[in-house]
Parts: sequence; C-alpha cells; structure tokens
Amino acid sequence: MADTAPLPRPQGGPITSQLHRREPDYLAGLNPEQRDAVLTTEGPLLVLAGAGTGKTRVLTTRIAHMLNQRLAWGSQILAVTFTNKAASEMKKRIHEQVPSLDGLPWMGTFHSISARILRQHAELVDLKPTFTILDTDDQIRLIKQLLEAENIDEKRWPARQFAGMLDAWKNRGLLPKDVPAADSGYFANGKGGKLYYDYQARLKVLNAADFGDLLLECIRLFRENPEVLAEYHRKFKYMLVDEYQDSNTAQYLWLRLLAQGKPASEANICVVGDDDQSIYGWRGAEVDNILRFESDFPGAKVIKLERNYRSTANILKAASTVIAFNEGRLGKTLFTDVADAGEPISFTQVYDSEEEARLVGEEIEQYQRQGESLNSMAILVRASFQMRELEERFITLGLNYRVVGGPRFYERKEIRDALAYLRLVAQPADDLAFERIINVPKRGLGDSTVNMLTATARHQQVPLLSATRLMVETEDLKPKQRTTLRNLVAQFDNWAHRAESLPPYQLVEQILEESGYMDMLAADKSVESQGRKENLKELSRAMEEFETLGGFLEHISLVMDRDNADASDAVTIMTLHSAKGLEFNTVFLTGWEDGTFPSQRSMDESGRAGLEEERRLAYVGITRGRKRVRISAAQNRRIHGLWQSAIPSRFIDELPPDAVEVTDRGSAYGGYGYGGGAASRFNKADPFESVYETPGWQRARANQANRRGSGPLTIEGDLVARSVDLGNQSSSYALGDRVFHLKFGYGEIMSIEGNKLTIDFEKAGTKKVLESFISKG
DNA sequence: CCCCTGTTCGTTTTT
DNA sequence: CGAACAGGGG
Repeated sequence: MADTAPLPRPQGGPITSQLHRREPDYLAGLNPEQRDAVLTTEGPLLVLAGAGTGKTRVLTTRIAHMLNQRLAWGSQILAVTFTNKAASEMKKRIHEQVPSLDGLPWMGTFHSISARILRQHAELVDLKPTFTILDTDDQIRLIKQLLEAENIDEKRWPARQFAGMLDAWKNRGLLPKDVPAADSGYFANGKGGKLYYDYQARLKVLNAADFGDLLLECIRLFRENPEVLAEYHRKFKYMLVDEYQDSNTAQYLWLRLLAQGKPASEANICVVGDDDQSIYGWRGAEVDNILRFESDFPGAKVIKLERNYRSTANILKAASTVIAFNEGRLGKTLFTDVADAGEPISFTQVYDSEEEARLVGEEIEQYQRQGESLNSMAILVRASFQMRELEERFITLGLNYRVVGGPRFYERKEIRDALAYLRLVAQPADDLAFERIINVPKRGLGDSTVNMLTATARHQQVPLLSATRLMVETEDLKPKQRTTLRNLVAQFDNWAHRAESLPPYQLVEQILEESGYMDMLAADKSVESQGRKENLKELSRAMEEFETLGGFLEHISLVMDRDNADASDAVTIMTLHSAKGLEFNTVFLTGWEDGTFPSQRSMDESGRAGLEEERRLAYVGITRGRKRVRISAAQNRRIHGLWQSAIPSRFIDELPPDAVEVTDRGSAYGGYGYGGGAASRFNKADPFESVYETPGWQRARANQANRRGSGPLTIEGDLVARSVDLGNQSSSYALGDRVFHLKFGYGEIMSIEGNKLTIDFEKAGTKKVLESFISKG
C-alpha cells in the first residue's frame, strides 16, 4: 500500500518557487488568518470560522497544501463532514485544486467512513462484510415486531418513541450495557433496556446495522481491537473535521480514538466550526465538544476567522448584537472592510400571517422589478407549518417558488419497494426487505402465510427466504401459496444469478417488470401511480453510474438526499435549519413572534439552553443575507386551527436599533406596537386602507384577468376567451392530476372538457371549474 | 383485502 | 384545522 512508502520531495516547480520565496498560487487571496489555518498543519488546531468567512475554502486549500507539499499521500488524509452534500462539495473542490492525486483522501461523512471501516473488519463486531444498513423505516418495523413479541401495547409505547430513545442512546455512544437504569427503565415499564439488547441481537441475526451502529460498532471495534485501531493510527497522518460544533458524543469518541495515535498535544487534528451556529443540540450535537477542544488537545492552536466576505456591515452588526446575548460562547465578532453599511435590517409587524405572506410577496415582486432574480431570494421560517400560507399566496401571485426539504426521493414508497427487491437479491438474509415485498405486488400471501414462514425461520434459525425454500418442499402450505412461493424463490435465484453479469440499472428494470410491480402500477388508477412510474425510471437512471449492485446499495443507504437540479428561477422557501451554509442576496425572516420563534417548545423543554439554541438559529438566519434582511412578525397566527395572538420575538428587542428600520403596516386592530409603540409613526395615513389594494393583490388580479381574457365571468364567455388564447394548445392538465384551487383547495381532476374541468375536491366535493382558476397541486 | 372513519397530535433533520 | 395513522367494517 502506498500509505507507508516514503514521500517524494516536491517536484521541480514548487522548489524553484520556494527559492524565489514565491508562495504557491493557491495561497494567493487568502487573508492572514486563513493562510495561518492552511499552513498550520502540525498539531491540534481549532479553526473558529464565523459565517461567511471562507471556511470551506480554508479546508480545501489546507488539503491541497498538504498534497502539494507532499506532507502526506492522499490516502493518509481523513476529512470528515456531516452531510453528503458537504462531502461531495469538498471532493469537487479538491479535484479542481489538485488535478493529479496520489491516492484519494478519505473524504466523507462520519457514517460513510465508519461503514467503510466496518466492512473491512465486520467479523470483529459480529457482522458479515456485506451487512445491510437499515433506514428509519426498517428500524421502526423491527421495533414493532419486538414490541409485539414482548406484548407491549404499541399505542401506549409507540415504536417511534423507542426509536427516538435508541437514537439518543447511540448518539451518546451508549451500548446496551451502558444505558443508565433511569433511562432504560422508563420505556414500557422497565423493558426499555431489554428491548435495546433484543434489538441489537436481532440486527446481528439480520446481518444489519442502523445508522447509529455505524459509529457505535466502529467505536467498539477500535476499543476491543487495539491492533485494528493502531492500523488506522499509522494510516491517517492528518485528520480534518468540518462543522465540529455539530458533533455528538459518539462522533467525538470516534475522533478521540482515531487521534490517540499520538499524545493529544501532538495530534494532527484540525476541527473547523462555529459554536454560534450550533443548531442541532436537539438531535444530540454537543456544543461542548467544540468549547472543550482546547482542553481535550492541550496546546491546541486556535485561529478565528472573523473577516466576513458575504454580508453588509448592517447585517453583521445585527447578527453580532443578537448572538452576544448568549452565554458560554468562545466569542467572535464578524467584521467587513466594505465601507458602505448597506441597507438597514427591516422589521415589519403585520396584523396576521396572511398579511405577512402578502407583504413578502409584494416585496419579492418589487425586488424582481428592480432586476433581482428570484433565485437570489429566500424566505426562512422556523417550522414548516409556516410555509403553507406563503405557498398559497405565491400561487395566487403566480410567483415561482421552490420548497427545500420535504419528502425525499429515496423515502418514497415505490423506491423503497424497488430497493427492497434489490436488497433481497444482494442479501438473501435481509428479512426486513423480504417482509416488505413478499406481498407487493399482491400475491395472495397474507398474514397467515407470512406467520408460517416466520415460525419456520425462527425454528430453524434461518432467514425468511431460506425458510421459504424449506416450506415449499413440505405439505404445510396451501397449494396456491406453495406454487406462488416456489415461483418467487425461483425468481430471486434467477435475479441473483443475473445480478452477477447485468448492470444494476438493467437488473432493476427487469425485476420490476417480472415481479409484476409495473403491472400493479399500470393497474392503479390513482393520482400517484404515474408519478411513481416516473420515480422508478429515475431510480434506474440514477443507477446507471454504478457497476455493481452492492456499490449502489451502499451509496443509497448512506446518501439519502436527492440533488435538486432545478434550473428555473424561483424563490426558495425553507426552514432556518436547512438554510445553514447557504446565502442569498435577500433574506426574508418571517414569523418572528415569541412562541413561534423562539419556539415555545424549545424553551419549555430545554430552558435557557433551548433559548440560546433558538438565538443561534436567529444568528444563522440573519447571516444568510448578503445585501438585505427583512424580518417580519404577525400579531395573529393560526396555530392548530385556532387564531392566537403573539408579541414580537424577544430577538427583535435584541437587534441594534441603529442598524434596523422599523416599519409598520398599520393595522386597524391596534394590537401590539413595537418597542412601546415607537413604530406607530410609520402607520399609514388611513389605517383602514384595504389590504386588497396592495400592489401584489392588484397584480394577482391582473394575472387572472390576463389568463382568462376580459370577457364576462361566465363559463361560456370564458370558454371562448380561453380557446382564443390557447389556439390549438390542449389542456395542460391530465386526468388524475392533483390541483389546487384558491377557494376549494386541493383536488383531483375527474374529467376534462376543453378548459372546463370536473374536479373532486378533498374538502368541497365535486365541482366544475375553469382551468384558469386552478394550479398544479 | 381495501376503504372509510375516527382519533390523535401538532418543531427543527441527518445519516 | 388538517394530516397521518390505526382499526374496524364491508
């Protein structure tokens, strides 16, 4: 292996450059702190990188520097991230900066790197190298089975809750024997601890690991097998960790073990992060890890990156002032050299959340008229229930938007079904996959048949597929089921055989066809079936780049996100959490009301720590803006169906007054002023001015008028106008499409006559409406 | 076995 | 108020 071979000295070019004291090109343009962070390769290093201070550039340049100076082979560098997105971004940049690589650095998420290590030493943690990685779905089903076996009432003790506890334990690095009695005793009247043991035992039988296990079993591997750990100590000369503030205890232990090859004060470990952007405490992240780094690694060098290249001075001032209210920070203050402070932050209080949506819509259109692209604008909300009103408003306006988040591609039912087939082909012992597809499509194999198979599997201690093989040779099954199962087993054997020679993307197509899955979708007249077929095509396309089935399955279980390659110009709507790491010229921060943001629940559950995390979220939100940040709050918002009034977020009071401009859409209803009514002077002359006269509303009306022509609003008149407008163009809707209507809500198209559509609305029943009144749902 | 109805519950999300 | 889910009935 190249890892241990002596490193050649840098080639001619760099040496000459050094003699002339010319720095390598890649250092050009870095500020002194960034340069320091790149060049300090030896010993522990903590880089505190504030928002927009060029963190990613430092990380990648640092790796490029190591490779360029031949400090290490590529494969001796370990770079860890939290998300696949960050990992692939890093890979891309390294490839750009270092065209010829001697061995690829290990770049990936904690989980993918752990999986890679575990596959090499699987036997040492009672797994086979081909072990399956379970997703949340499988996990829940497995837990349900255990609950049933233990006679635990699933209503009283939901599987999801236990999954959450398991996750929390694993995040804390706790094996079943390590769980404190108080913790394990809580669930199902003391059965929690036993369930954890049972769960782990079951995973071993299934030859499977869940996400938490990837880390936990890796830790166990290192602890119980010092010689294996030593191997990695020799291997990894340099370690880098991105977003260190997001690391949880298990990840921390994992890193500590890997860094133990040298005394702590000499470990070449570089962690990059920002304690002010730690927003994942609720899922186990320990800000403490970053706060403690200097004592964990004595003599660690600390470099602060505070020079911001993203936002205006006003934005930075606002963010810095708010975050300064937190205690227990390492302390950084962002600054910029740009003289112009830029627009002040705006804060607007409106009457209710509907008006907030109108306001945002209007402002977006205004900026758009000024030549800003929709892509450069984003609305960041605390929770996704806030998105709906925005979306509805934008539909009315005909404003193109994109929602980030939501259900992911690989979590869709049809994709999971297809994956289950593939898993079972690759891994005949994958019982969870077996159970998932045994009767999908319907084969007349109901609960009773499955129960018989399960019983045999238990008895014989074999996987379900093997149990099925045995059962079809006996007289225990009804003839019909026996034939069906015999054929199914034969099919799987056949597919497994083909998997050896056929590219995975062709295999999946054949499986879906031969299993009857495609026929099932074809027979399905529901709205979704067409989309499902397309998703499956997309799956096959995504598989084209994989040569082996195993390679694809590994990728899929670790990379659950789909890359949105949406080229159209659209405003982004997303949560503050998913906005971390992104930037936009204009950022709208809506719903800044106490209770919504900061979230009441956070404060109730986690007290002061909760509030501080919310404040960091505010900091993240504000620092997403390059040119302008527009904050709003509603006096009234509908929560759980009822209207509730609220006062502006306490974070509003924490904003620096001289960087903020308060405007008020004077409401006729009085309500709460800002800062004791200081904003009242901004009230409009006529407090009763109708909101329906706002530019946005007028435009919405104009849009609708354009779409339907200027004829009378009768069916007939409209029909004529439409047919003229559209010429020969046919309806852009199809039977079964899910659509949205302003008054009637969501519905499904039952029939189409010209532009007259019969729609079955979920709420309002079946109505005939004009195409121009609906939009795609 | 599927559909319908009643019930429950109501941040944030990755791997 | 409305989505999601479980359980019962047809």
